[in-house]
Amino acid sequence: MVSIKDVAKHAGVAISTVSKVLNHYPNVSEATKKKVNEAIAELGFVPNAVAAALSSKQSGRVALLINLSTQRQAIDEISMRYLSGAISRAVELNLDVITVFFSMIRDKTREEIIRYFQSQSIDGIIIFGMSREDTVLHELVESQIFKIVLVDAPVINASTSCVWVDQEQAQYDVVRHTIRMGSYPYKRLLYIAGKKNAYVTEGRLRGVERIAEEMELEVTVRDGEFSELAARNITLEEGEAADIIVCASDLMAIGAMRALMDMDVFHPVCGFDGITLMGYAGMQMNTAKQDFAAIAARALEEVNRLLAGGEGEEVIVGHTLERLQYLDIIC
Amino acid sequence: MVSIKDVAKHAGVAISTVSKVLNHYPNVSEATKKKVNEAIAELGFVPNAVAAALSSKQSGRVALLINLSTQRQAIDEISMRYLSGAISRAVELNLDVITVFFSMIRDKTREEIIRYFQSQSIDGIIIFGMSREDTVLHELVESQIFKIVLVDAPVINASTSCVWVDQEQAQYDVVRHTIRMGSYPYKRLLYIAGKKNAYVTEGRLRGVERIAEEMELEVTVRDGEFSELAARNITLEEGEAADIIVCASDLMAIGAMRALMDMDVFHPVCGFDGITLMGYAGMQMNTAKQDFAAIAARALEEVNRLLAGGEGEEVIVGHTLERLQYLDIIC
DNA sequence: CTGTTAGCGCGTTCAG
DNA sequence: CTGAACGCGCTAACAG
Repeated sequence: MVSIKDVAKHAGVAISTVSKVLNHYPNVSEATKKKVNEAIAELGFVPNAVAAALSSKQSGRVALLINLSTQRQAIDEISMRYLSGAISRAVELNLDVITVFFSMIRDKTREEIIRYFQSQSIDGIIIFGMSREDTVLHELVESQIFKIVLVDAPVINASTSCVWVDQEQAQYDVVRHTIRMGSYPYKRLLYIAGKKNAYVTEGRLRGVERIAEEMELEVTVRDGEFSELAARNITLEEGEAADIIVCASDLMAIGAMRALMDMDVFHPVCGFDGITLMGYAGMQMNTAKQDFAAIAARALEEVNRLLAGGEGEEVIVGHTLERLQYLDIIC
Repeated sequence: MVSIKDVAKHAGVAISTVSKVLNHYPNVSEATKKKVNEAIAELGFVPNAVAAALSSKQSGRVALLINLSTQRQAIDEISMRYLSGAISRAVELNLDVITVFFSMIRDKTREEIIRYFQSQSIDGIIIFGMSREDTVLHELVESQIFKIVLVDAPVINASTSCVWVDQEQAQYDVVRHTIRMGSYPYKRLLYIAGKKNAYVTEGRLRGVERIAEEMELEVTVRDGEFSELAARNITLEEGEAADIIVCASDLMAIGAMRALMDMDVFHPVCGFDGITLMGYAGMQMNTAKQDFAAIAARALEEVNRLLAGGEGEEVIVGHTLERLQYLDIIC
């Protein structure tokens, strides 16, 4: 393995000089910089990230903390898009990411988690979908030991940023659009909400309440827990009485739609997320589409900024509306 | 951060002694071992993996090289199951994994890839779905610089193992089962094969040929490229003339089935993989189910064995048959 | 069985 | 602007 020492010898300079051009220090003359870079190219030298980390006490490693439920297809897709977006951008930013599942740190204390990350010399963490009840994670955020970026959770402090799409606006938009496109006046709206302690659930709820007030709709809110089955059952109970059914996720929208089919009634249904799976379910509905890969990429940029010494901030990512339909062929 | 030096001082022993109990060396008395462990517990010491890696020249880091196509839902699911299986087992084995996509190393030379992995001090690699045309990867395998485990590719050498399910047998089984369950005698079988250069494609093809010979079926083989669209078009052309359609993937089976529906004819269709997505597509068919998470976990154990000095070997993982059907509700 | 010592490859003072 | 020297936390010979 070719090391910085070899480069120094080859270029006829000292080790520290090589290190300086490597790390873009200001005080190096163009002439020696050129010599060093040539030596690097000739030898095919790549800095040893491990040694650099040990020496500088900064690893540039960030952990992707993700909530994978192996039971749910839709979750797979969302997680995968998050992961691929994050990992791709990480390469560009020259950060090193490792993936950690929520399940691996459940029933661990704050101290254990901190030590785990420290032993891995991780200095940045991106948490996807922390919910209100993840108390240990909240403690971790408050401890400010690591640079943290929260996706879809609204906590900020000096070393914590959050990035998310405006859930309220997205939910508002998709309902408004659906109603405007509809042919007859809607009166009663059934809203099937997401998991109770998820921050996104609250934002989306506010969105549907806002549009309901504006359009003078009578709203029934039920707890769907992001479960297709729950959404189905709720629809069987209350779907008949509603003029429009709005769900806080595409998966629940599938459940609702299937229930309506069984009941042989038709009402428009709104989803949320914009997952490909919808194309296979053979149904049409409007949805608020989130670009998960872009969100994750943005989160990585944010953690990179924090690692460089930046302050925590809030980042809002845009959303789009989409009419999902039966796709004859996906690929 | 509490270091090994602190522990040594606290326990009243030398640094190297602490290192020895940490790494389970044989020559330490029970008494001092106890002292050291107590000191470790009291101080909450966690070894710094980075320093250990630099010193020992062994990182215990393995790269998961995976072929993610963000276009395909089915691929998402398979990749995600691979990843989650691998990562979970990695934690248990105390290995550190990073995820790398094929797209990140495409158009890189062998040397560049080697240097990349070396700079990351990776010493094991698991490659999911290397195909015959990935020449650079083949070179990487042959160089034997890293301990490599190939999932679904049949190369072995001193530092390379492969783990896979018996594709031939699985394909044989699912066709045999489907025909046995059928009510009338089948004569003509349409086989829609996978990507030409994928090793699994060849195995599955042998399987279908074997069963065809046994049952005296007339086989037409067409190239489906693992594409739903291609399978659809092939079925539109040749589906009418066949008595049974066998596809090398579930996604192609969906395409074939939809084509049959459009043509308003019915023939049994076989899939391959056993992905959840099928439940949403609203169709019934037999499939050979692979447990991707288990395969990935097995691959990790295998790479761990190689890192410990083991020789490369072939590992066959079992498969199951499954009747996929329209699932009213997944979760 | 235990302690001493020399690096691993790099970043970072501080003289020159 | 450059280079010698030290140390990051740990492992691995080698002495004792």
